[in-house]
Amino acid sequence: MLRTKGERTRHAILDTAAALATQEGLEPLSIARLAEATGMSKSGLFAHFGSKEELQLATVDHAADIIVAEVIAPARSAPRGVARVWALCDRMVDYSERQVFPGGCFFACTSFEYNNRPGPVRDRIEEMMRSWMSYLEHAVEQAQEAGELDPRLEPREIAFQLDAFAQSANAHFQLFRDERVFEEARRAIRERIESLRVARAA
Amino acid sequence: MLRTKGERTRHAILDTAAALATQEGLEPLSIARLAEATGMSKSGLFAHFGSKEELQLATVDHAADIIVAEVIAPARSAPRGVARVWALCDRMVDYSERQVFPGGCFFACTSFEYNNRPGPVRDRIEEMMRSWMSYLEHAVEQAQEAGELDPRLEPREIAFQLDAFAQSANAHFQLFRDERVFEEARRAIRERIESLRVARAA
DNA sequence: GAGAGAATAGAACGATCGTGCTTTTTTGTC
DNA sequence: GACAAAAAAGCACGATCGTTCTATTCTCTC
Repeated sequence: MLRTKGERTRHAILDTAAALATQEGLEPLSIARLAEATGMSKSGLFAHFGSKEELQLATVDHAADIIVAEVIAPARSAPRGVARVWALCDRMVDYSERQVFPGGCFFACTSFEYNNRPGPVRDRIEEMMRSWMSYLEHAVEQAQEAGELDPRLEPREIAFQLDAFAQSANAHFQLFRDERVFEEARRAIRERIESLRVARAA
Repeated sequence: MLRTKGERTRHAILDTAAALATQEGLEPLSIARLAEATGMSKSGLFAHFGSKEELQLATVDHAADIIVAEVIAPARSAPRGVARVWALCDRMVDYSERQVFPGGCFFACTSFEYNNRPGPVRDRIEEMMRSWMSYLEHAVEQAQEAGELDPRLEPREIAFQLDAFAQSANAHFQLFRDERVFEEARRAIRERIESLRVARAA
């Protein structure tokens, strides 16, 4: 894939844009700044997208692809049930810890940035976050159906709590630069899952 | 207090600045935009601060004062121990839910914005977040010392988990506009505290 | 209520923003 | 290797940015 020069350049631009967006913000990231970071001219870069908003949308989509590859896809290969719930959360923490994006989780950054900025960019970010949450919720539901997790609690609330630990690890590390939070978040997630586990039928 | 005209104007500017910063961001909030929102001239407003950075620092301090008044001070009047831990968390969720700032928690917004933007503004934000976390941690410690909470767990980790629920409620509401998260966060916090409670000595 | 000083407004600056237009360079196909 | 098409660069635009300087208006004190 990425056969033509244009496609390769576009891909490289979006890699840089997504990385810089987590450090400097997606909105304040100027065309000139991005051109400098990629070694291109302003107008040469601009021609790939036609407007700043299109660039932003493409950047959001590109970041979503990266997260799918780094978090969702690996967890999908774990067996349904508790194992997959754990894999999703662990992968999410990993993705923060490995600094796939230098400024932490792309959607944590940008969702705060666009919370009160209506428009297609915000819509795209919300949609991605929504699908992440519902995927996690669905995994919890499957674990309940498999008889591994207590079915009396709402899967939505369990997903909320597990996600909260992973998101907080990301936020705390970015602010305090203390790597302990990753293991603390993993432990919190593990213990929360264990507290919901149903005694195995032998 | 606020005896002189200048002090009153400055206070009003900072109220508006803190509110707008949670919606539009602290960095992209321009002097002209803030002047328009307060009905002043650019230069008239600017003269109160001398530089944009000073305005930003004053805005952060002002927001901190508001949070102390809205969250910390009320919780301080709760008795030491579990009651105060609960009061702190409940107040924090409340402060998000009541939309003391229209864009949600001021420090949640700005910490993401300044995570990778070194300088005095970032330092001030980090300091405020750090003191919030250590205040919560200290409250947990007191509850352990009073024999109300299991002393075997690190107060730091308990504070991390409780804060995670409150912060996530804020983030989810701002993104999804679903008011259920506030009660879900309160329930998660309550149940986590209960799970750590030590059987009372009669 | 007059007069000093604080508070606010007006106008202008150089820099940077997103974007359009034109030209040059590069790429991929016969 | 020529040639059409694609990609990149150069340049200029109007708007907005933070900031400065000067002029005007308002506030508070005696």
